Amino acid sequence: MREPIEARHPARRQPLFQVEDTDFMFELSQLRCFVAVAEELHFGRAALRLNMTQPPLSRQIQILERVLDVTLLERSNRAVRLTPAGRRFLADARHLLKLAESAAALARRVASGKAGSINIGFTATSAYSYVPALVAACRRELPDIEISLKEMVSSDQLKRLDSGEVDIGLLRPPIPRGGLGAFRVTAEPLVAALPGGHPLAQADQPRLEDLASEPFIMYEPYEARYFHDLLVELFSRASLVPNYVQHLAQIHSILAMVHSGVGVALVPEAASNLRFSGVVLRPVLMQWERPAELFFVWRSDNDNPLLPVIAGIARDLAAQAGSIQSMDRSIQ
Amino acid sequence: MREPIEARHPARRQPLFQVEDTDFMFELSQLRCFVAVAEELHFGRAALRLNMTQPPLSRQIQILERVLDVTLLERSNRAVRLTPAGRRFLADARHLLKLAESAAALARRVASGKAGSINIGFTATSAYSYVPALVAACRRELPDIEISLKEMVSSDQLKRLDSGEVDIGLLRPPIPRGGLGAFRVTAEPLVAALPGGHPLAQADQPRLEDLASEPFIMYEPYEARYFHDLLVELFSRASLVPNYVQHLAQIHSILAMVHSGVGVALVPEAASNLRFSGVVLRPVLMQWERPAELFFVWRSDNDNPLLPVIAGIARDLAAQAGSIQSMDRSIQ
DNA sequence: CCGATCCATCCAAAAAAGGTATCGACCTAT
DNA sequence: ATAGGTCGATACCTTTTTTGGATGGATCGG
Repeated sequence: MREPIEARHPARRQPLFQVEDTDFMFELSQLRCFVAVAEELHFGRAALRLNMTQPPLSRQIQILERVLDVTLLERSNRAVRLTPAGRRFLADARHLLKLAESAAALARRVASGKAGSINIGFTATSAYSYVPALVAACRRELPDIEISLKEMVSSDQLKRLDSGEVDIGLLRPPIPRGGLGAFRVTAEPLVAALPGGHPLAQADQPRLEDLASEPFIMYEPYEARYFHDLLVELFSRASLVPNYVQHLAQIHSILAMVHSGVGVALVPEAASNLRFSGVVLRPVLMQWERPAELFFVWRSDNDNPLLPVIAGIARDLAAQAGSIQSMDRSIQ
Repeated sequence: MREPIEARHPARRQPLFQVEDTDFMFELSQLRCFVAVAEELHFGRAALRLNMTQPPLSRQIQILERVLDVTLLERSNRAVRLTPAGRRFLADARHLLKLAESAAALARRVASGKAGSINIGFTATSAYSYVPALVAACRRELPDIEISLKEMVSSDQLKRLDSGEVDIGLLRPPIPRGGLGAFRVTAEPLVAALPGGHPLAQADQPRLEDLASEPFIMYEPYEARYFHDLLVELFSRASLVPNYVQHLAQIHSILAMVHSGVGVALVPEAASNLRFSGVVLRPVLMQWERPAELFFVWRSDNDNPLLPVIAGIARDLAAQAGSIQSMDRSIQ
C-alpha cells in the first residue's frame, strides 16, 4: 500500500532485503495450517485435513515462514521434515492454539455465569450464619468462580456498591431507593444473651422487661447503628428504660462481656453459632417483635453474569433457612 | 467440489441463521483490535492506534464477539465499557499476544543458533578434559541452549549420528567417509601411569622399552578398541612385546590397577585430570609417536542451527588447547 | 432544539484467500 | 533408460473478506 508496486514482488530469492515491517504477525489460522503439515509431514494430506486444497496451504506456510523469517519445514521433493526451529515452534503453536481455545471457552463460561469473579460485602453479624451458608452453596453450584469477601458496615457497602467495588452487599436496612435491587435473606429474632449462672437463664423464656431491669450491654450507636436503633425502638415501644452499662459494636465483644458478668444483652439468633462458653441464649417474650433483617443488595445496572445466578442461590437459601427458622421458632 | 453448486452461495445476507460452525476461530489480529479498544475504551482512538479506520475495527470486534458468542464490550452511545467476560478475555488476549510474540522470537533464536537444543555424544576418555571445556564454553557463549550429553563408545556414536539421535559426536578415529563432517579437536600424547613408589617414577621420562618390560595393563580390544589398537601399533613399531597382565576398558579402572601395583599403563595425558592418588604420570620417550586423537563429528545434512555455532566454539577451543598443550609439552 | 460526539451500517474498491491447472523435480518400476 | 507416479511450488483466475469513506442514528451538553 505505502510500498512501491515493484516491492510487491521483490525478487523473493534474496531474503536479504526482506525488511518485514515487524508489525506483521502470523494468524492463528496459519498456526493451524502449520500444525497440520507438521503432523502429517505431507502438504496434500494436511490440506485434506484442513478442508482445503494444497496450493493455498503451501502459500500460508510460506507466508508464515516469511513473517517469522524462519524456515520451519525442509521440503525435499520426496519428504517434508521439521527444522529444529520448526520443531520448537510447533510446540509453541500447539500451545497457543490450546490457549486460544480455552480463552474462548472461559469467556463463554464467564458470560454465562458459570465462571468469573464477584465481590461480596457483608456485615460482621451476617458472617455468623448466612454468609458461610451462601458461600458454601456458591462453591457447590459454581465451583469455578472466585468469590472475594469483604466485611464492612452497611453504609460502607452501599458506597462500594455505588462505586462498583462491590457487586453484592449483604446488609441491614434501610436500603436507599435509587438504582438498587434487593431482597430479604434472613429475618432472625433477637435472643437474650445471659451469663450461665444468671437467674434469668433458668427461665425458658425471659420477658423483655426482665432484661431491661438488668445491667444491659448496648450496641454502639454508629458502628452498629442498625442493632442500636432496633433495640432503642424495641424498648421504647415497650416503654422500658434499660440500664446501659456498656456500648459495643461487635457481637463477639458483647458476648465476651456477658461471659464476664458485666451484664445481659440482646443478640440476633445467629449468634448461637459463636458457641460462647458460659453464655446462654434464650428466646425473649415480648409484645412487639421485630426480626433483625439482612438484605441481598446489588446495583441494578451491574452486568456481572454471576449476579443473577448468585441471587438465585441466595434466594433459595433464604427460603430454606426461612422455613427452618420458622420451624425452630415454633418449637420454642 | 463434492458439494452442490448452489451451496457455494449460501444466502449470506441473513446473519440470523449464522450458526457459526464452531470450527471457526478468532485470529490474533482480532485480539489486537480488541485489546486496543479495551485499553482506549474508544473505537476511534483505538482505530487510530491500529492504523486503520473505525468501521472495520467495529466490524472485527463484532466478528470476534460472534465467534466467541460473548459480548465483550458494552457500547452505550456515550461510553464503551468492558463486560465481566470482556475483562476476563482481555487478560487472556494480552497473554496470547505476548506468547505469540515470544514464540516467534524463540523460533528466530533457534533458527539463528542462539537457542535450541543439541545432543552430544562423547567417549569416556574425552570426558576428562575436552568435553567439560566444550560444555563450559557453550554455556558461556550460548546461555539459552539445552545440551544433552551421552557417553558412548565411538562406534555407537557413529550409529546414533546416522540415525539422527546424536547431532555431534566426540569420538576416536577412524571416521567413515560417508556424509560426515569432522575435524580434530585434541591430540594428546600418551603418558606412562606408574605406581608412586615405582623405580621408573623416579625418572623424568621413562622409555617405552622400560614400560614394555614391566607388567603392563592393556586396553580391552573391543570396548576400548582405539587405545588398544594404538598401543598395539606403538609396541609393534618399536618391536616390543609387552607383558599384558590385565585388559580393561575404562581409564579410571586402569589407574586403579596401577594404584594397586598390578602394573604400569599408558594413558592419554588428559587422565591427569583424574588426580588418582598414588599414581604418577610421566611423559614417555619413544621413537615413533602418535597422539591420541579426538574428533568432532557431525552429519553433513544435519540442519540444527546450533551445529555450526558449536562447531566454531569447538574449533576455537581446540586451537587454544592445542597451543597450551604444545606449551605444556615444551615445558616437560 | 441544535450541534457535537461516537458507534453502527452501507457500499464500492482493494486485498487476501481459495481453487484449478500445471510445472518441475524426483523416485520407482518396467 | 524411460515412462508413470508422487508431491510441493507456481501461475492464474475466482471468490471471499477486509477496508475506508459516507452516512445513519442515538445520546449528551449547551
